[in-house]
Amino acid sequence: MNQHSILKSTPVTPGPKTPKTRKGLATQAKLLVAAEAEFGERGYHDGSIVEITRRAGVGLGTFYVYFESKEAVFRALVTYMGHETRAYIARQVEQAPDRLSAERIGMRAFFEFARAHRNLYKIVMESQFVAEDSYRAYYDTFAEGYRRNLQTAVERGEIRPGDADIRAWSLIGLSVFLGMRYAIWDDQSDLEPVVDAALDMIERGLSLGTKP
Amino acid sequence: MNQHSILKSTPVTPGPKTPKTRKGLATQAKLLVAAEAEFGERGYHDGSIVEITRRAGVGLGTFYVYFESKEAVFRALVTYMGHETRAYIARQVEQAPDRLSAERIGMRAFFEFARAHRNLYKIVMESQFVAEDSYRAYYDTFAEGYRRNLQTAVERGEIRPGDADIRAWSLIGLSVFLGMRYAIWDDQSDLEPVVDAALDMIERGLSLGTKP
Amino acid sequence: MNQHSILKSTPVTPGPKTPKTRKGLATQAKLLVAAEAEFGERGYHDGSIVEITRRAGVGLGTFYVYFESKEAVFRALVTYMGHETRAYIARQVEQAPDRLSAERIGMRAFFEFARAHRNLYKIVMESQFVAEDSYRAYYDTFAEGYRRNLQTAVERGEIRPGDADIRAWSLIGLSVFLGMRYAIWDDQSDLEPVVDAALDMIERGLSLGTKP
Amino acid sequence: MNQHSILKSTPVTPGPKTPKTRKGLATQAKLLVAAEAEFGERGYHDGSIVEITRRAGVGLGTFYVYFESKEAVFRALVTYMGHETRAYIARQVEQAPDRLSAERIGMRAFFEFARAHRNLYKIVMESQFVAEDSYRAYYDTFAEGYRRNLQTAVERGEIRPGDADIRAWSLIGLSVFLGMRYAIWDDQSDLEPVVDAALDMIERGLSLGTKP
DNA sequence: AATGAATGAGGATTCATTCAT
DNA sequence: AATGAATGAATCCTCATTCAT
Repeated sequence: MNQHSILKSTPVTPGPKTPKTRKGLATQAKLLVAAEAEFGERGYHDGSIVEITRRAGVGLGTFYVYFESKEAVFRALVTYMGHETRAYIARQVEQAPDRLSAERIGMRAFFEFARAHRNLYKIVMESQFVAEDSYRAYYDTFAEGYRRNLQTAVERGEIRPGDADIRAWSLIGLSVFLGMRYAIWDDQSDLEPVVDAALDMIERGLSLGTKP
Repeated sequence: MNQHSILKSTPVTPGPKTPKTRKGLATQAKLLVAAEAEFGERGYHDGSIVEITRRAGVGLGTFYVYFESKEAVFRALVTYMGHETRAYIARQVEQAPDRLSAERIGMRAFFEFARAHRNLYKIVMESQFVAEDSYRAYYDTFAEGYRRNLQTAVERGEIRPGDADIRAWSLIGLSVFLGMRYAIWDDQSDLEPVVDAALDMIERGLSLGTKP
Repeated sequence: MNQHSILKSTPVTPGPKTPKTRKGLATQAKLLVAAEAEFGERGYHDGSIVEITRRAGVGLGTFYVYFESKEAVFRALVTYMGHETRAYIARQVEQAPDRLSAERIGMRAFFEFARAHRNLYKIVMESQFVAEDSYRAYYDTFAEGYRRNLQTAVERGEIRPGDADIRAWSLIGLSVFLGMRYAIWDDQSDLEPVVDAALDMIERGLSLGTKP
Repeated sequence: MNQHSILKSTPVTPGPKTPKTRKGLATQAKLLVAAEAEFGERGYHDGSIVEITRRAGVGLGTFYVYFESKEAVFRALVTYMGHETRAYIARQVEQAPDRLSAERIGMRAFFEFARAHRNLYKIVMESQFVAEDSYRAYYDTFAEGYRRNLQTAVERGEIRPGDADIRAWSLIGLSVFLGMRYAIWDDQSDLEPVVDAALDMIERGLSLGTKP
């Protein structure tokens, strides 16, 4: 509610019905923001178009000037959120000296982002039941990037060899659940210890070190 | 579709309205099986009560003899599935000599179970949007058991010390996503390499070992 | 409004959703009668389902227990009306000694029927724009019967040879338009002179007879 | 689709809002042509104004510069079509030596015209449910002309005496249905045999001739 | 003259739930 | 215990029309 929408400051994804004027573009953006809030708070099925338009401060019919259907906004939202999440994390990770540092920074960034955009979290999860292809695309894209990074790290000798794909999905799942548990459900807790503990495991695993 | 329901052979969860006769119990069980299939295939919102009764081969009104509401069956299903999943895994893991072996066997068991009961997977995930408390309870219970096991293992010196809770949620998330990706989406793939790769990471992490 | 519905006394066409009880059958019949009135008075597009159920004295939802959709009742209505119209005319014509007498009796019967069931007239005409196949079927069936009768009459030497199909469609068109003009638009006029004049033309044509 | 619109080359009916410039007149004409196509193909209710403007290649708002409402274009179309149809037939019939020849030529002309302008056919029929007065006016005008011709023919002793009005409506109905059946539905069939058979009946009726 | 953004009344349809039998 | 007829709240979506530019 009082969270900053991830959409406010950014130009809007074109969506199916492209507006022809500057004003139209603004209206579409307002609707997308409203939809994010509505679906985030009430979920897809309980969320209603009238309420979206009320939030956006426009007439009901206006919605259909900019989106084909309820599902269409939802999909647009998921796609858009994928872009934003990846972009945010990428920006944070940019300067990381190596893969393991990148993992740490990336996870921290992900948690921050998730906590700052709860609605996003819910919407992406729910997309699994509303627009499965969008959901898969969301994580496939994520995993693909991850995979490439791990691959490169292996090649550079930064980490041990191993199937990059499986590792990527593992790390995504791990982050998603930790995020859900500690960033969303426990919305006050300090996330740093979580990152530390997770990274410890990611880096060294559970086995007893072969200490000297 | 041609999968064995996890419900068929087992006595039915008492649900809100307890049947008094043997026949009543059987009818309730049929309804639960039907609900699992219906919700699994069509999802909670698209799934319909009439269809559940049709699948169960009973009249529409009969449903309300055994369940308070649509949500009630759904909850009953989630709860029941929690029991079954944990029971199955526990049975498999029983003989494991140590924690890391237990992890391996447990993950394998989880994948098998998930693949054999896809509907379960979907239903549990969707419960997040239908009955959030059931969803949380499902994973909380899971995590609690996990936590205890990890705790014990640390105490026994089988694994390195570390926050058992965070580790538990990490491992759950990791398993859930790997299960989704390799057991559900890729429904033909061999799961053994996935277990191997995942366990390798869980055991030793990503860092370059200081091998001799 | 105050006209006798053609449906009241007759068992109802099964329609897509067959009721299972006697009571259900009665409700379906009430709905069909109500639909006839509603569509007849307001036309297909302005006619509304709520209004149909109001007329039938049942709840809105009840409509969908017995009919798939608005279009479905409409189709059922057209089909049913075809049966009724043909049955009525056939009954009147039964005793006619020859084809030309049959034509006269049939046309008279048709006019009477049309005037007694204005709604029918409108509904059948409108079906052309709502369910074209029903419309075609309506007239095709009519024409087919007509064609056979004319054919037989030719074979018996009762009338001059000539293409039975074209004649059938001619006579149908002629009757439909005369019915519209004199039985429906002019709802008070005496129809006998119309029948006479039309039959005179059908029997002898326009040419000057080679009378003595 | 690939038929020549009956509107293209002719000055446009004044319609409710008369354009003042040459350019305006052209735009209005484009809209009328587009409306003919749209209503002809999709029918009045499914036809939409946006689509009409799209076909006409103008902006949505432009429509309301030239027509009061959806119904207004439709009426304009019906009226206009009445003029055109009658004009076309009149032109063909002009040289006919007597009434019966005129009938033959007129019917042939009507069929040709109908086949060349299917949309017209549909639109006129549908006007019955959209603008009943336009529909009645259409046929009343037609019938009135017909009536006069038949009257004159009787007076001239070209045909047998008989009620001209009833005959007029009979012949219209007959032509309309034959046109529908053979010129529109069967859009490939040769129309000459139809004209022949119909005229045979119109001229000589069905009775056995009292040949010498 | 031309445009397209904005609007909201209106209606079909769905389906969980109740209840009399 | 079992049934299925009846219900109406709830919502998505369409599209003719208006109007500021």
